[in-house]
Amino acid sequence: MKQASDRSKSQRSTGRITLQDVARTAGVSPSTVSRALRGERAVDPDLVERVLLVSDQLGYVPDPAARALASQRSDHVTILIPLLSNTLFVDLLEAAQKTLRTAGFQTLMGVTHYNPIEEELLLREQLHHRPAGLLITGLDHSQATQKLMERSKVPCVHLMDLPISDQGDVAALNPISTSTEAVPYCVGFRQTDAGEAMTKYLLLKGKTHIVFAAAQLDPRVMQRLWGWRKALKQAGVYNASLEWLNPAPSSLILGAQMFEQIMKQSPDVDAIFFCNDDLAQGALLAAMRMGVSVPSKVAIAGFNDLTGSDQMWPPLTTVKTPRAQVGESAAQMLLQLIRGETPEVPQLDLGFEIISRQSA
Amino acid sequence: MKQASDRSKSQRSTGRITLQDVARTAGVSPSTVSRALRGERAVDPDLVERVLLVSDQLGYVPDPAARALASQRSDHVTILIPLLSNTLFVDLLEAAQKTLRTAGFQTLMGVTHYNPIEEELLLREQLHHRPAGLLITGLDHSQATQKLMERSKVPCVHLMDLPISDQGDVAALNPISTSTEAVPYCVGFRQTDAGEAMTKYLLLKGKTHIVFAAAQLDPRVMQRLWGWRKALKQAGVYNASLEWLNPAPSSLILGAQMFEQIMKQSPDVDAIFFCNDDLAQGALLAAMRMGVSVPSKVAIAGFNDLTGSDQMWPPLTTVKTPRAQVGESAAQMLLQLIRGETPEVPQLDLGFEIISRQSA
DNA sequence: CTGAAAGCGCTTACAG
DNA sequence: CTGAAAGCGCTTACAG
Repeated sequence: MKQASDRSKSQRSTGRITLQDVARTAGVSPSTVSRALRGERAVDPDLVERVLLVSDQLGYVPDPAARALASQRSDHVTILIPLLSNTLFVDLLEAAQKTLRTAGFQTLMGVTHYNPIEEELLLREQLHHRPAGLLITGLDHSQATQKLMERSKVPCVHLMDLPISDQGDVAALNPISTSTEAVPYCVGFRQTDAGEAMTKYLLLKGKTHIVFAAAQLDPRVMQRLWGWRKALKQAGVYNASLEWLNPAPSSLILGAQMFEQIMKQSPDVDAIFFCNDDLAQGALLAAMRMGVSVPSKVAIAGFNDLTGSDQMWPPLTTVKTPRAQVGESAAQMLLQLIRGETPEVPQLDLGFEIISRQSA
Repeated sequence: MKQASDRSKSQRSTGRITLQDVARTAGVSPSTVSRALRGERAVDPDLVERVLLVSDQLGYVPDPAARALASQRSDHVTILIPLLSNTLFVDLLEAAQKTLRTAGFQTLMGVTHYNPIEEELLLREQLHHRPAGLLITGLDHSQATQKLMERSKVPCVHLMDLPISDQGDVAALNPISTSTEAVPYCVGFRQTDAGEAMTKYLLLKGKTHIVFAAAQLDPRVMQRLWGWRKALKQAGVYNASLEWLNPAPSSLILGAQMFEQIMKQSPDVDAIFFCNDDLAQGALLAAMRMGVSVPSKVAIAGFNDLTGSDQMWPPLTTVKTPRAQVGESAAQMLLQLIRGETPEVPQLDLGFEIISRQSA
C-alpha cells in the first residue's frame, strides 16, 4: 500500500519520526544526518547545525534497536554483582549506573548470588544482547566465564579487587587462579592490605587475642583474612582457633550468633574483627543484650563502614571502603575502553581508610 | 561482494548464526523458523520439532535488536523506583527483576529520587527504547508523566499503592490527583489503613500522646499520616503539635535527631510512630545513648519491618509490608498485560501485618 | 565532505 | 499450514 509521500513529512506506518524524515526536511542524505547526529568529524559544520536544528524541531529520537542492529553494538552495559542485600553492592550499582547513564548508556544488572554457575549463565544471556561493555565484580571467575568474556571482545572492567602484587608470602597464600586475560582492567583497593591494617590497629590498641570472624567467604573476604593472618603472625600472636569462618551469607543476625558463640567458647578473646559491618553491627547489638561491654571487655571492628555503623552504640570502628568511587571510576574506565581509548592506569587502586570510633 | 553461499552453513560478515542459517539447514523458510521458535500456533508439529533441534545444534540465539526492530517491541521492562538507599525498594526491585527474568525479560531500572521532573525524564528516555512494559512506584505522577504513559500504550503496573477507596473522610483528605487512566493496574496495600492500624495498636497499649514522626513525606508516608490522624481523632487525642514532619530523606541519623528533639520539646509524649524503620532504628539507638528507656518512658514503633529491626534493643514493633510479594505480583500482572490478557484483580491488595515486639 | 546502496537479522501481512 | 517479499530504522563501506 503506497502512501502519498510528497508531503514534507511523510509518515511511516509506525508513526515514528525517523532519520529519513530529518534528512528530507533538512535537505541532506540520511548518511549525513547519521554522521552529524553522532558528532562524527568530516561533516560540514553548517550542515551539522542544520541537522541538529531540524532533528530538534521534529523531536527526532534515534531508535536504539535499529542502531544496535546496524552497528552491531548496543547502548547498554551489563553489571554483574553478587548480591543486592549487601548495601556495598547497591552503592556500587548506583554510582556506576549514574555515570553510565550520563554518558548515554543503559545499565543492565545481573545478580549472581556468589554462584559461578549463575554468573556464567547471566553473562551468556547478557552477551546475546551485545552489551557495549561489562562491569563485573571480582577477579575470580570460572574458566568458562573467562572464555566467554575473552571471546566476546566486550570491554570489561572488574570491580572491588586488584590483582595480587607479587609480595611473596601474600601471593603464596592466594589460591585464586590468576586471570588469563592480557590486561585485566580493574578498580578497587587492596583487600589484603585493608585486613592487615585493621589488625595492626587492633594490635596497637594492645589487643592480643584477635578473632577474625567472617561470613560468605568470598575471595575478597579471604584476602582480608590473609591480611589479618599476616599481621598476627608477624606479631607472634597467631592461632588457628582465632579463625571463625562461616560460609553463610553475611547478616546482622549471623553477626549476633557468631558473637554469642565466640564469647561462650573463647572467653579470653579481647577483640573481634568482623569481615563486614552488618556482622559487626549484629555483634554490637548482641553485646548490648548480653550486657557485654564494648570495647572494655571485647573490642569490635567491622569492614566497609556501612549505613548505621556510626550510629551504633558504641559507634563502630571500621574500614571505610570507596565503593561509590569504585562504581564511578570503573564506569568511567569502561567508557574509555568502549571509545577505544587506553586507560592510563589499568589497575586503579582507590585505597581505604581506618575509621577509629569507640567500639575498638 | 558476493560470497559462495552454496555451503550448507553460509557465514555472515558478523559471524553470527542467524535465523537464516537455521532455516537453510532445517530446509524450511525463515518465516517458518520464526514462527516455530516463538511457539506460534499454526505450524506443523513435526516442523517445529525439526526447527528446534536444528537451532539447538547450531547454537542459534535470536538477536534481540533485530527482533525489536522488526516487531516494534523490545524484551525489556522498565522499573522506576524513588531510591536505592531504602531497602524497601531494593527488595521490590530484586523480586520484580527475578520474576521478569524468568519470563525472558530484561529489567531496566530508573531512580527518580522522588523527583517528578526526574521521573518524567527517565520515563521519556525509557519510552524511546520501546519497553514491553512499565513498573512504576506510586500512583502519583505529574500530568506530563501520565500523558506519556497513556500515549505510549505501554502496559503499566503501579507499585506499593492502591487508589483511595471512597471512604468519605479519608478520601477528602487526599490531595493527590486521581490518575486519569482508565484502569490503573496496581499492586500494593492500603497505606492509610496500615497507619491507622499501628496507631490503634498504640492506643490499645494505653498510649495517649502519640507522635507521628515522618521524613521524606512522599504520598505513601502522607497516607500513613492520615491513618494516624483518623485514629487519634476518633480516640479524641489528636493534637497538631503531635505531627513531626521533616521533608529530608529518611535515615538512621535523622531518626536519632528527631527523637532527641521530640524528647526535648515534648517530654509528655509516651509513644512515637515513625513512618519508616530506619528512623525508628535511629531513635532506638539514640534512646540508648541518652538513657531513655523504651518502651516504659516512651514507646517506639516503625514501618516496613526492614533488616535489623528484629535485632534492635529492644526489638522494634513495626508494620510488616509485603514488598517482595508486591514486586513479584506486579511483575506477574505486567506479564499478563504484555500478553494481552486482562488481570482478574486489577488492583491487588496484598495487605500488611502489625509485628508486635518489645519497643511498643 | 557527501550520497546511493547494501545490509544488520528479524517479523508480519499477504498470497497460496 | 507455509513461503516470498517487504519492511523495521539505522550504519557503513564504497564511490565520488
